[in-house]
Amino acid sequence: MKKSDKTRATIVTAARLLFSRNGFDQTTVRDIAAEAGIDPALIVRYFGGKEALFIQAADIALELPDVSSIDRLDIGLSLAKHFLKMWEDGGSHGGLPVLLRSAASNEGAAERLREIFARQVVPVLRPILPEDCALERAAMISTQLLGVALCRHILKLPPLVAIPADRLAVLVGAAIQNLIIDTPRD
Amino acid sequence: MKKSDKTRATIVTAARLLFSRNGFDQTTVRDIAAEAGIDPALIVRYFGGKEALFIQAADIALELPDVSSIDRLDIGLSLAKHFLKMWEDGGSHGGLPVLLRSAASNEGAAERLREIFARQVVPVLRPILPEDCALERAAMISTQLLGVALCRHILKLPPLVAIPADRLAVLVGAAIQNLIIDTPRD
DNA sequence: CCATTTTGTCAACATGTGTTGACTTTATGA
DNA sequence: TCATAAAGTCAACACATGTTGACAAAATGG
Repeated sequence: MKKSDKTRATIVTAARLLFSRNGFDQTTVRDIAAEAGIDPALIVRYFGGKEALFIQAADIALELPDVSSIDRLDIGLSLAKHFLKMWEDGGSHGGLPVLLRSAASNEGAAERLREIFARQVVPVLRPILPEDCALERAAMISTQLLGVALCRHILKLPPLVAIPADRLAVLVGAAIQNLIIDTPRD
Repeated sequence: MKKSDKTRATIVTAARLLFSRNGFDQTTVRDIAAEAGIDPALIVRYFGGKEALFIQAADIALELPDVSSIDRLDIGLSLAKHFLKMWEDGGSHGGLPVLLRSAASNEGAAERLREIFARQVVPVLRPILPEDCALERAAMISTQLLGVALCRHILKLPPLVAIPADRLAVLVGAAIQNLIIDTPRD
């Protein structure tokens, strides 16, 4: 009863690698099996199928910092640093790339991203945002972070890839900070 | 020599609809043919294949406004309005949704997006940005716009979908404006 | 009106894919 | 040790998909 756990883990790791590199559709069960050095049939045996494996591989925890204990003026930078770091060194087992890569063309993945926003982002940000526009601001902040991740790690827009991580954190942090403190009127 | 142009157009229209709705991979040649009311073989006859048709369907012109003739303090809002409008009412034949929907899981589509950035975004923005960080800023602005489009129209993040277009333009416009005039130091 | 080109249809092929079930090998424990 | 279960392998199926080529229908133009 322990050998199976080992291969299970191997499969998930291989799946995360390929899903995050090529997306859900262009990743085949056989590819994952090859990467993991096992038989494709094991995937369906242990996980039930490709989709179930994907859900498992995309199960992530953002582990956002406790923003309420941070100096109000540093929240933007802190969030930016944390989020960017997750991407640079595959935090949360690299599940975020897995999800974002597939969410644009896979409704299931999109739904899971919406879930993460509602369950992990909103609860953390709400306390530090103005009551009457907390959701709006939280959404805009997510927009910023996902936009950067998309352009830097998925689309690989050259000028964005070229920006050093530290510098990028400052830029994104400032943008987020504006959304936390500033209130543009219409 | 004119009937064919008609069906060609029909095919491209159907292709744009399905590509933008379901992405490249999950859109089948047969689906497009059915939507267009023609035979799948015609697609390969007129366009050479699925990929070639996609390239045609994703061929877009951003038609960015001439920012150098706009009051410097209104550039952010103008850009935001223009870009958001393109999404709301399928500007440029809705080619942008086509591209963004597929770019995350299709290297070809990603490459075309990079091209659009280099050829249509940078040239327009460079003149109004500080010389020493024009590329960086142009990239960050694109990040903002793509992030919003992704969350609102692709991922359909509820709080972002709920924001009225006018209000969203103000928010995004302000964020962009900060990138045009402001200069965070590290 | 008829020969020729254009336009469209049909069936089939080749291939890749997720999944299945029968089988073999390996570990377990009494 | 040996019966039993767990873990892994293998070949095949069923199906969807992009593409092809032979053929039919329709427009064209002399």
